Amino acid sequence: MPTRAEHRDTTESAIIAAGQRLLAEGGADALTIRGVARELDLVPSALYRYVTKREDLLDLLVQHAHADLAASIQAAHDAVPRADLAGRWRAFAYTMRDWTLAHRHEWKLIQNTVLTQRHPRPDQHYALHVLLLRLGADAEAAGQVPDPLLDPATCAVPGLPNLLRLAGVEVSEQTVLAGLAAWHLLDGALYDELLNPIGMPGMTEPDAYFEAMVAATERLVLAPTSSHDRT
Amino acid sequence: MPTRAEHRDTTESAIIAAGQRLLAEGGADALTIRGVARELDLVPSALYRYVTKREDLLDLLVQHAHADLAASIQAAHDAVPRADLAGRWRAFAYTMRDWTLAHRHEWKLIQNTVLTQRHPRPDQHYALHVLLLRLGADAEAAGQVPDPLLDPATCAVPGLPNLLRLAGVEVSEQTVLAGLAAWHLLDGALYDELLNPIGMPGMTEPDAYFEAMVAATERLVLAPTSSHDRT
DNA sequence: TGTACATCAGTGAACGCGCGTTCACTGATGTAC
DNA sequence: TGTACATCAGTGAACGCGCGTTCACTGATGTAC
Repeated sequence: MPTRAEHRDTTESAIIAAGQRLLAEGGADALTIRGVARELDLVPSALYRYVTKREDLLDLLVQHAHADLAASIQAAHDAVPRADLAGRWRAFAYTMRDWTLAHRHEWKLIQNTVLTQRHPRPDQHYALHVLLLRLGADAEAAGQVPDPLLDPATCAVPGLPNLLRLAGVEVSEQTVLAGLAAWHLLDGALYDELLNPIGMPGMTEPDAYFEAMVAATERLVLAPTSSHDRT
Repeated sequence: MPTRAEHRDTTESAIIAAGQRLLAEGGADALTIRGVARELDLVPSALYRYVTKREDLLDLLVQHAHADLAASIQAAHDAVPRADLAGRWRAFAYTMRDWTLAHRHEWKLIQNTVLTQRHPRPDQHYALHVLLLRLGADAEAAGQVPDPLLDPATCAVPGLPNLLRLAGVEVSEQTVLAGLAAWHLLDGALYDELLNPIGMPGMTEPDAYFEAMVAATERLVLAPTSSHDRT
């Protein structure tokens, strides 16, 4: 005999699950109040006990997807020995890809959603940032410091100190920029793999292709370039 | 006194223009048959003289956006002396950013549209690929060959020969992979700048940030890394 | 130059659809005494 | 343990909306002779 609170929890989970199903089948457009109600064999208005408007439904699933992605990556990352810097980065990259391919529409949803005040969990939202900052700190400690991308006097990430406080580490802005560049590279590569499989004609070897992209990121993050002669 | 064919052309252009306006204001969801009809002071059914279904309208604008972006980049690129390899690449990167920031919703639309047979102009669609392949060929000729990202025996881009034929140049797959990695990096960076301005908290210096990302791409494409000891 | 006919851009009314959201309601679960 | 009341998950009907698309039509532009 479920208590009321228990019942509420299970229904909330069922809403998320139904939403994920709709998302997987029809993308964000298919994520409707009425659709979820149908999935749960409820009358549409019943959902307003759990959600005040459709937008909330979206937000719920955005939050859940963020959390799920971050948890997957965190778990894979934490399974790698701390000293294996390349392994940790590769765990990040490959788990990101696995999750994305397994949750294409959720990925599209979070990529296309501008985070607002309604997505309140900064600790959660920045979980991956924190993970990467710690990896960057360990890389710096191991002497793997990439050449600066910018004149060190220029500040490109004014919010960095806040984030460093959150992560509890010290990392140079140059390392952070290299890490972000690597992250962007992965994002861009996944975007193309997901949405534009014929963007590169005959790109029929996605595994090898992605491996090449990961190798490129490693070059940015882990292997310091020799000093080169830019004026 | 406009002839029928002229009239048809101007109406077709007006449809594109109206579509761009709708896109700019409300995104892809706002791009509707009825919406365009309202913009043109026509009755909705009139549009079916120009378009057989809503999907065609989308396709029309996707095609136009692709062409516009490619033309902008091509023009900027061609204004740079051929020998200035870095300058040509930077023209590509910065023009891409300028266009994207000026056409946010069109950019989102083309990023989120899977190209199909209905987008038939491969010559046009691959204009940017061709441009980059030629840049890559010139870079190789100048001796700027990045270290391989993959075991050279592995083939990650089986369709490359076709594209090389289209471009009329010869480029090694390694150079192509490096170029694609750089392109992905830009795409990812723009995606974040556009959609997730608070992804990095306090990323309030987008110009400096983008410059750092461009510097990272140059490291991938133009500055060969010294040979490094990956097993 | 003039007439008869074909083409075709645009009209106006109508259709069915799925959507978000409201509202007054029922009945079971929980709580206070 | 029992009664009186409060809470609240879910019902069912209804609303107004904007959408894509159809259809028979009008009238101006073009063409053949």
